[in-house]
Amino acid sequence: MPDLNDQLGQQGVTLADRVFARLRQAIVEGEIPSGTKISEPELASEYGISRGPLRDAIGRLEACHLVERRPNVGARVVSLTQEDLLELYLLREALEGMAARLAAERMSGRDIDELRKLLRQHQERAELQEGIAYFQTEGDLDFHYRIIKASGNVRLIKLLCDDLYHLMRMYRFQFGMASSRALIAFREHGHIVEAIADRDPEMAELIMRRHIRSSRINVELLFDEKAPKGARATPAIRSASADSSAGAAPPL
Amino acid sequence: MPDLNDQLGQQGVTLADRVFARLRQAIVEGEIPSGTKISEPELASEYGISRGPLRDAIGRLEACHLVERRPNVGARVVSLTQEDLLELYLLREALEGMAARLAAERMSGRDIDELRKLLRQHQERAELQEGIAYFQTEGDLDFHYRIIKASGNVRLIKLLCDDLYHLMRMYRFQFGMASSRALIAFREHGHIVEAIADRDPEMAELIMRRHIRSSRINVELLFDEKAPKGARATPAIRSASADSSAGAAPPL
DNA sequence: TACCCTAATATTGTCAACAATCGGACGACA
DNA sequence: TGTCGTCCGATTGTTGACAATATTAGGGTA
Repeated sequence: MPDLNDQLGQQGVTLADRVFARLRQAIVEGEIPSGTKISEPELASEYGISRGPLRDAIGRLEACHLVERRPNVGARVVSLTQEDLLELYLLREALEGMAARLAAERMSGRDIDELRKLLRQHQERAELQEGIAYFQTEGDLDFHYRIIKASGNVRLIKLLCDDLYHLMRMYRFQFGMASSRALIAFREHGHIVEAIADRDPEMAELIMRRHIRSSRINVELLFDEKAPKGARATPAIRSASADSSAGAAPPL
Repeated sequence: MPDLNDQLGQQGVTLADRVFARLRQAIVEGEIPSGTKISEPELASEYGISRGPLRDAIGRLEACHLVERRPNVGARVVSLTQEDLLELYLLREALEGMAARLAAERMSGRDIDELRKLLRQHQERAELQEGIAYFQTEGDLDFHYRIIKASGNVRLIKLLCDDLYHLMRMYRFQFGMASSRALIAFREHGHIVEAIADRDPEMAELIMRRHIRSSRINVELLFDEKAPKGARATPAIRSASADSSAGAAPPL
C-alpha cells in the first residue's frame, strides 16, 4: 500500500503539518476513540508543543470532518453514525462512478497494466486467505485509490483522497468491515478493469456504481441484523489520552 | 436570495469566524483579485486584529480551496483556470445529479410547491429582463441550492454549499457568465421540478446532469472563441489591499 | 556581462501570557 | 425536594513577542 497520501518530498514541513498527520492517523485508526473530547492543553503538553500549531491542526481536522468544533466549547472526534456511513457510500457511488468513467477515457495503457498487476497481487493474497481479509488489508481501498488518481480530475482526486478516503478508513477501523463480500468485490474489481481496458466509459461507470451500491447494501444488511436501531459506534465518551498506556508520544 | 449560508443564530461567533466570512466574500466577489498574495501583517492591521484569528481564517479558506498556501512562503488567492472550471462542472454533474435524484425521492410536497413558487418569481424577473441576467442575479445558483438542500444528504449539502458553491460564485464574478443560455436554463429548471413532482428520481437525475453538462459545454465554447489557449483570469499579480480605496475596513 | 555567493530584510511559524466564555458545583428559595 | 441563580474553575479565543525560513538586493568572480 505505497504512497497513499504522499506528502513526502514537499519541502518545508511545518510543525502543524506533522501534528495534523499524526492526529489524523490516531483518529482514523481508533487510537483516539470517536466522541473523545480534544483537550488542547492536554494534547499540547503530551506532544510537547504549543497550542498554536495544535489549534491549526485541529482546524484542518475539522475541515476533513474528522472532528467537530463548537466555539468556546472545544473539539471532539466525530461520532460515526450509520446514517453518515450510508451517505458516504452514496457520495462515493456518484464520485467514483465518475472517476471510473474518466479513467476509462484517459488512463494510459501502461497504467492499465499496472492496475492489472495490482489485481494479480491481490489475488495471490486473496487466495491465501480465502477471501476473508480483502477489506481489512486495505486492498479494496488501494484499488479504488488508483482508479480515482487515474481520473486525472484534480478536484475529484483531492476530495476523495484527502477527505473521504480517511473517513472510509476510520469506519473500517471502527466497524470491522464485512468479509462476506470480499471475493465478489474482488471479481467486480476485475470487471471494472476490463471495462477500462475496453475504453468503455459508460460501462466502467455503471459497474463501479453497482459495485459501491452493493457494498452499501451489504453494510445496511449488516447494520440491520446487528443493531436494529441506528446505533453509534462508541457509546462511551472518553477523554483523549486519558489512558496514556503508550507513554509520552515520540517527538515530532 | 435569502439565507444562502445562514450562519446566523448559532451562538458563539468567534472573531476568526467573522474574518473568515468576510475574507471569503471579498475573495469570491473579486474585491481581492485572484492570484493576490495574502500578507498576514497587512491584513491584520487593516482589520485591526491580531495574526492569530487571521491565520485561522486563512486556514479555513485553504480548506475551501479559495487560497493556496505554501509553508514559510504564504498564502495567495487561487488562480482560476479554465481546466479547473471544467473539472468543477464535471463534479457538479455527478453530485447535483445525485442531489436531484434524492430530492425526487424525499422532497416534501410542500417544498416542491415552494420550488415552483421560486421558479415563478424567476420567470417574472426573467420576463422583465428578457433572459439576459438569469445567471448574474444568482437565480440559477439559488435554484440549484434548493435542490441540493432538498436532497437531505448532509454530507452532500456541506460539500456543495460550503465549498463548491462559493467557487462557482467566484467564477461567475470573474468571468461574467454567458447569458445566451439563460432562457434555456430556466426552462430546464422547470423540467427538473416536474420530474421531482412526478417522483421520478431517474428522470430528475438525468435532466439535471444534462442541464449541467450543457452549461459546461456552453462555457467551453465561450472559452474557445474568447481565448483559444488555456488562459488565466487574472494575469497580473497584485498585492492585497494595495489599493485601499475603500479606506479602512469596518469593524468586525 | 552573466553567474554565484552572501547578507540584509521581511514574512511566516511558534511560543507563552492575557482575556473572554462556558460548564459544573454549591447554595438559596419556592 | 426540585428548581433556579450565582460563583468558581477550567477551557478556549486572542494577543504580542520571539525564532526560523524564504525572498531579494548587492557585491565579487569567472
